[in-house]
Amino acid sequence: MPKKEPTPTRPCLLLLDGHSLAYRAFYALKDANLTTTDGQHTEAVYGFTSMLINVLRDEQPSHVVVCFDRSEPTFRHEAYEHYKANRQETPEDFRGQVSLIFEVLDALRLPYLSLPGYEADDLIATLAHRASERDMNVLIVTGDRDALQLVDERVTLLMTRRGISDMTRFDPDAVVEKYGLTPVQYPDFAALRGDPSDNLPSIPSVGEKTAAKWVREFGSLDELVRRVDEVKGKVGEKLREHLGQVIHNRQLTELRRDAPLDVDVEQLKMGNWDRDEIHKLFDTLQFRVLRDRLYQSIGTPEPEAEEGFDVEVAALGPDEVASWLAGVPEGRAGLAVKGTHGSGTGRLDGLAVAVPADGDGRQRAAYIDLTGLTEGDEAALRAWLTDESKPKALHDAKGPLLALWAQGLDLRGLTCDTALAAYLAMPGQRSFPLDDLVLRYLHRELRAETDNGGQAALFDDPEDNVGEELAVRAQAVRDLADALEAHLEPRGGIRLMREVELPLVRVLAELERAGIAADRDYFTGLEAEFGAAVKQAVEEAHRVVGEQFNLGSPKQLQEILFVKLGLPKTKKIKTGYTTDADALAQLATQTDNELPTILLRHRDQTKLRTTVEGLIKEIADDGRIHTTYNQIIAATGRLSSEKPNLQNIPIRTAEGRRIRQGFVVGEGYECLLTADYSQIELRIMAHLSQDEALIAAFESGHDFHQATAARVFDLPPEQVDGALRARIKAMNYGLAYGLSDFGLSGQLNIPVAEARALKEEYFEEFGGVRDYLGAIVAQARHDGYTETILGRRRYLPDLTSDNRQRREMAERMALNAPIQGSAADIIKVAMLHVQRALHQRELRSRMLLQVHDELVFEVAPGELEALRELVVSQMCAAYDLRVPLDVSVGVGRTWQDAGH
DNA sequence: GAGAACACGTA
DNA sequence: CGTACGTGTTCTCC
Repeated sequence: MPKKEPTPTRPCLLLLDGHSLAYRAFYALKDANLTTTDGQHTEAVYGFTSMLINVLRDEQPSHVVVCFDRSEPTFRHEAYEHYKANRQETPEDFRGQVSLIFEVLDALRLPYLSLPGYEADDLIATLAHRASERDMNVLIVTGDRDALQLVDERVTLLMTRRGISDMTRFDPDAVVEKYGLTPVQYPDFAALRGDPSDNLPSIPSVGEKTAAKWVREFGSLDELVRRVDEVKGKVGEKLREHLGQVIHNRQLTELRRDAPLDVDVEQLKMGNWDRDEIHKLFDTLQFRVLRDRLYQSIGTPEPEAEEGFDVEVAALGPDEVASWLAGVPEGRAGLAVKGTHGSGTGRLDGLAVAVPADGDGRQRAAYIDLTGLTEGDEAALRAWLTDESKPKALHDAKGPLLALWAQGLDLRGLTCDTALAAYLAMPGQRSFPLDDLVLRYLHRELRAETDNGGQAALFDDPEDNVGEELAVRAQAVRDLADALEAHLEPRGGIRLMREVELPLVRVLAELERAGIAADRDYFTGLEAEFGAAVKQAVEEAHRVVGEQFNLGSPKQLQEILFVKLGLPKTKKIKTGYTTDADALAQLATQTDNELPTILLRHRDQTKLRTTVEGLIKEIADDGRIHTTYNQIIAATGRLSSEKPNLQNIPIRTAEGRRIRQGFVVGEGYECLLTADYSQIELRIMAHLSQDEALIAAFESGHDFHQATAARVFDLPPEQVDGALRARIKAMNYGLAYGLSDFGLSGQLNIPVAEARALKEEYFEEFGGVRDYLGAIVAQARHDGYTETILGRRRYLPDLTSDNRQRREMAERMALNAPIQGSAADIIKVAMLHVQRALHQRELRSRMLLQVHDELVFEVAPGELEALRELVVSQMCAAYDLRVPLDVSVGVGRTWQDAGH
C-alpha cells in the first residue's frame, strides 16, 4: 500500500560503501556472467555503475564520495584477532573489478577514498558526522546494517534490500519501525546478537529477538550491564556468562566518527565528468546500454540554480492550532501532507498549511503534527478542513483525501488540485512531480530560501526540518495553483477542472475506499483449475516436440516453431518472428502440427491463472479488492486502474468470464448492478460528424451495425447476414482508430483492394464521417491539438513531423482522441451526477467500479428499482448529443451475472 | 539486479 | 500498417 509522498530535494552529501556495493552487485549478477570479449569479468563494475547512475539521478546530491575498505588490518583486527577471520577468499572473478570501479569513478570525476587501519564504514561515519556539523543532509548507500547507527534527522540510509538497486530508505522512524530500536541502540543490539559475518561471537540461545527485547527493555547496553542480575532464567545466566564477550563486541560495533581523514567535505562537491574518458572506458568495458542510460539520465548538466521559497513556518504545538487557523487571512491556502496512501486507505502524519501573504508580504505557513493534537486542536482543524468557504489547493489530492478519511477527517473547499491542473495543461505527460512543475511554471527550486543564497536554512531542531520541507511544498502548491489556473484559463480548461476533474477526485476516492467484494475461496479453486490446465498443456507440448522447453519464452518458442519444426514464418519483429496469438492461430490452420493449438491453450490458461493470482494477492483484510484509479495518466482523459487493474478483467471467452464470478455482492447488500453505455464512441462520432445517415442509423431502432450494413449494401436490415454485419462492425469501430486499408484487410482476412473498396462503399453512404475525420486532422495540425466536447485538449506536435511513421501515428491519435476523450468526459459527468443523486436521495447503494463505458454498483436491500432508474436517467442525461445515449443494465449476485 | 521486449487482457 | 491503458514473464546487459 504505502506510496510515500515525495520529499523535496536539497543539497546533500552522498556517501557510498564501495566494497559492500561492489560485492552485492557481483553476487546479484553472477549468473549473468558478464564479461568483455577478452574475458574480463564486469559483473561488479557493471552493477555498481548501474546503481550509481540511478542513485545520482534520483537523489541529485550536491556532494558525493565513495569509501573503500583497505586490505591491511584495521583497528578492529588489533582489538580482536579473529575479526572477520571467517571471511572467504575473494572470488577469482571478482578480482580486478574494484580497480575498474576506480577507473569509472575517475572518469565520472567522483572522489573516492580509503584509509589504512579503517573500514569504509568508519570513513562514512566520519564524513557523515562532519557534514552534519555543517548543516548538510547526508545520504548513505550501503548493504551493511552497521550503518543503521548513523541514521538521525539529518542522515538517511539507503540500504540494499535484495540486490543492488532495490533499496530501503531508513530515516529514524523507519529504523524504529523495522527493528523496534532507535539508531543509537543499534550497536548495542548488534553486540548482543553477535555478527557471523564479522565473526563476532553470539550468546548461546540468544538471537535477534532476545537481543532486541533487552535493548528495548533496558534502553541501552550500559543499563543492561548495570542491572544484569535482573535478567531471569537460563538466558540470564548465559548473558552473565558471556558479558565480557558482549562488551568486547560492543567496542567493535561502534563506528568511528573520528577517522583521521585529511579531506574537507567541501572538496567532495560534484563536478562535471569527462565525456571523452567515459567513452573510452565504456568502450573497453564494452558497456553499450549502460552508456546510453548514463547519458540519458544524467547527461544534461544541472540547470542554473533557481530561487527557492521564502517562507516562515510555525511548528504548531499543542493548543496552538485553533488560534493559528483563526488568524488565517482570506484567500486560498496551499496544503501539503506527510503520510502514505493506497488501496482505498492511508495514514496521515503531518500537514502543512501555507496561507496568503499578509501586510508585510512575508509568506506564512504552519506545520501541524497530526500525532500530537489536543481535542481542541483537532476540532479546530476539522472545522477548517471541512469549511467549504475556506479555499484550498493540494497536489494530487486523492491519496491525501483517503489518508484524511482513514483518520476520521475530511476535506472540503478544494478549488485546485495542481496535479490535475498540470494534467489538463500537459495531458501527454504521465507524471507530474511537484518539483518539476515548480521549476517549469514558477521558475523556482522546491526548497527553502535563505539570506545567504544556496544552502537551505536549517533549524536547530531537526523536527522542524520536516515541517519546513512540507511548508515549502504547501507554499509551492499555493503559488503553482495560481500559475496553472492562469495558464488554463485562456485555454478553456478551468471549467473542465472545476466542474469535472476536481469533484471527480472525491468520487474516485469513494470508489477506492468501497472496493468490491471478492470470493477468495472461489478464486483459489479457479487458480488451481487454471494451473492444472497449464501443467497439462506444458506436458502435451513437450511430448509433441520431443524435448523440454519453456513455453513462456518467445525466444525458445521461435527456435522450436521456425527452426526445429520448420513451420511457416510469421510477421517479423525486432527479435525475429512473432509468436503472438494471431500468428499461432494462423499456424494452426496452416499446418497439421498440433503444437500451435497447444501453445494457444497454454497462453490462455497461463494468462487466466496469473490474473487470478494477482487478484487474490490484492484482497484486503475486509475481503474486498480496492483498486487505485489514476486520473492523470491517460492522454485522452480516460481513467486507468492499477493494483490491481480492474479494467481488464476477461470477458470475451467463457473461461475468462468465470473470473468475473469471483467478484461478488458484499455483506449487507442485495446484488451488483452494472450499467453501460452502448456504442458510446460511435454515437459520439455521429454527433461530432453530424452525418445524417449515421444519426439515422442510431434512430432507426435496428441494431446499429446491422442498420449501417443495410445502408452500405443496399439491403433491408433483415437481410443483413452475420458476415456482412461483422464487416461493417469492424469498419465502424476501426474508423475511430484511424484504421488503414491494410489493417482492415488484415482484420477481415480479405485482400487490401477489397478492403479499400469496402471503405469506399461505406463512405458513399456516410460521407459526413469521412469529411469529419479529414477535418479533425487538418484542424489539429493547424492548432497543434485536438479537443473533446468538454474542451479537453490533446497536443500532437508530431502532426507536422517529417518522419512519416511519427506523423501518421499522430494522425491516428488525432482521429481517436476527440472520440475516446469525449466518451471519457461523458462518463465522468455521469459519475458525478449519479453520485450526487445517490447522496441526495440518501440511498445506501454505492458505486464501486468504472470500466471506461461501464459502471458497477452494489445495491442496498430494497433499492434495486430506485437505483436502476437513477443510474439510467443520470447516465443518459449526462450530455446532450445529436443521438440519444443508450444505457443497458444488468443485475446479479456476481459481476458476471450482472453482465449482459 | 534493472530495463527492454513481448505478449495479452479490457474499452 | 487501429487508439488507450496495466501486468506478468523472459531475456539482455557484458
